[in-house]
Amino acid sequence: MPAQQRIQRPAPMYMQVAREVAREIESGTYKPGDVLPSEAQMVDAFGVGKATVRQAVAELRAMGLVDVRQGKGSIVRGPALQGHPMDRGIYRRSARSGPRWEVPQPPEVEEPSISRVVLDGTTAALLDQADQDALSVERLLRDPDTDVRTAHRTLIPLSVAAEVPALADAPDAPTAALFEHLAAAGHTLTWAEHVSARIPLPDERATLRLPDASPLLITHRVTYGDQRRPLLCEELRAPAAGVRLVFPVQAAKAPANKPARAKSA
Amino acid sequence: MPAQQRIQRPAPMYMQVAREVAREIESGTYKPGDVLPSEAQMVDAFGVGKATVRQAVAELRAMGLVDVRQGKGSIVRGPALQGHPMDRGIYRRSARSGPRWEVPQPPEVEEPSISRVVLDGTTAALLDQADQDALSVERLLRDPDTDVRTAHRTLIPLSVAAEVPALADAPDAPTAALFEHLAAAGHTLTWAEHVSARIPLPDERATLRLPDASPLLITHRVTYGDQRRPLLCEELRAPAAGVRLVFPVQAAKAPANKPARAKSA
DNA sequence: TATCATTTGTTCGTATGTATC
DNA sequence: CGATACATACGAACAAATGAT
Repeated sequence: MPAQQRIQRPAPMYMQVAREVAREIESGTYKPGDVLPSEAQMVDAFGVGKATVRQAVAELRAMGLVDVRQGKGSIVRGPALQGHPMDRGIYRRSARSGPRWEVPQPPEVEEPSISRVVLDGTTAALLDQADQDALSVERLLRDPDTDVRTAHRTLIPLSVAAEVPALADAPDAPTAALFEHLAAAGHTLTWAEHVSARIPLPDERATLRLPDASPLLITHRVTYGDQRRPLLCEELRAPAAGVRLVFPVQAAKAPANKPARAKSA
Repeated sequence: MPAQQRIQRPAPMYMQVAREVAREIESGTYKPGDVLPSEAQMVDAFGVGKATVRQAVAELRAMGLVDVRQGKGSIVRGPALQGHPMDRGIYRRSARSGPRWEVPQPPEVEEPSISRVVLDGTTAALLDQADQDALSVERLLRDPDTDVRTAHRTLIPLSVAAEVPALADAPDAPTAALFEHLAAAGHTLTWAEHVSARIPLPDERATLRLPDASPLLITHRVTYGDQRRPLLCEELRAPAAGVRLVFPVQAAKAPANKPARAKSA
C-alpha cells in the first residue's frame, strides 16, 4: 500500500456530473418517467462542455438509471429496471409424478425452428462431445404477464437422437416429453444447472428487446443419464434486469464424492 | 415513402471500424495479448477522426474483446475472458451427513466485518421482513487457484438471532455452522437460490477486480424453516466472465405446490 | 533517478444528420 | 413544417500513465 492511496485526485468532471444527476434521481428530484434536462441545458447548468455532458449521460445509461432516446430525451427508469430484480421469477424446477414430467415453460412467440448445428465451446464442454454435431431447437418465449422475452435452445447430440428415435422424430416436443422419452429408454435422469451472464450482442439486444445496461443471464440445464453421461442441454437466455432465476434446492443426504476440483482434459 | 422501408442506412462509421477490428481479432490477425494499433494509427489507417476511433474502441471494450490501458494501448483479450464461461465453476451444493453440514466456500481475503443493517428492497422481499433489521457479515473471498474474487454477505434477521442465540454469538461462523445451529433449534431446513445479474457499480469493479464488460452475477440463497419461514439469506456477488454457478438439481417426486420437505431420518 | 516519446484520458469547440413532437 | 433533442463526426489541446532511454 503506497502512501499515494491517501491523496485522492478529483474525479473527472463527467463522473461528477453523472454522480450529481444520479443523486438527484435517487433522492426523487427526478422520478421514473421524467425526462432529464436536455444536454444543452446541462451544458449551461453545470458550466461544462457538451462532450462532458454526453459522457456523463453515457455513464447514467451504463448504470441503468436512464433510457436515452433520440429526439426525445433521457427518461428516468423505474426502480424495477434499475438493476434491482423484481419479484418476477423464472422458476427452474422439474417435477415428476409417475411416468409424467412437469417442466414449467412460458408460451412461445413463433413456431420453433429446428436445425443441425456444430456445438460451440461451452456446449461442447457441457455435453462432453467435442466432435459431435447436435440437433438444435430454438424458441423465442414470451411471458404474457410481464412481456419478458427469453430465448430457449434445446441441444440433442446426434448420438442420443440415434439411440432414442422418439427424440429425433419430434425434437421440438415440450421438454417434459423429451424427459419422458429418455426415461422410457431406460435412463435415470439427473440435472445440473450452469448459470453465467454476459453483455448481450447487438442482435440479442434486438430480438429480446433488451434495454441498455442489462446483462444477459444464461443458464445451461444439462440432463444426465447413467454414469453421468450428458444426454441433453437446454440453453436459456433471459434479460437480467427485472428477472430472477429461482432454484429450489434440497441438500444432499450424503457428501458423496468430491468432484470439486476435477479437471477433465 | 414505403419504399424507404427496404433501404437500410449504412452503419455509423465508428461501428464499421469496430466491426472491422473485431473481425481481425476473431480471424487471428491480432492474437490474445497483442496490442492493437494506437488510436492515432487507426485515424490514419481508416481515414476517420479521432472521436470516431475512440468510440469504436469503446465498442470493442464493451464487447469484451479488448482491455484498454492508458499509456499502453488496447490489448486483445483471451477467449477465456471474451464472455465465454470457462471451466471454473462455483459449486452451490450443500451436503448433510448426520448432524454435520458441508457448505463449500473459498478462503477469505480479510477478516469478516460484522454490522447491523437495514434490509434493502431485494433482501427485505426475500426475507419477508420489511421493517426488520438484520445482522450482516461481509466477507471478501478469493479462490487461490483462479484468483477470482467474490463478495459474500450473510444476513441474519434480528428476530432469528434473538431466537437462536448461537447465531447472535457468532454470526461470522462458517455457513455450515449456522445451518447446524438452526437445525439444532428444531428447524427443518430448505433452500431456494435466486440468481440475477447486473452491471457492477464502480466500487464493486474495484474491490472485485472486475474487467470491463463483465456483469456481476448475484445469487441470494435463502434458508427456510418450517412453514416456509425465511431464516437466513446469503448474498454472493461473483464476476460473470470466466465463472459459472453450478447447481445440482434433483427433480421433485411429486408436483407439490407446497414446498417439498426433506424427510427427517 | 530523471527525462522523454508514446498512448490513452479528459475537455473544450463546431457542424451536420436524424428522430420526435 | 418547424422546433427541439439526441447521434454522429470532425478538430484541437492538455493531462496522466507507461515504458524505455
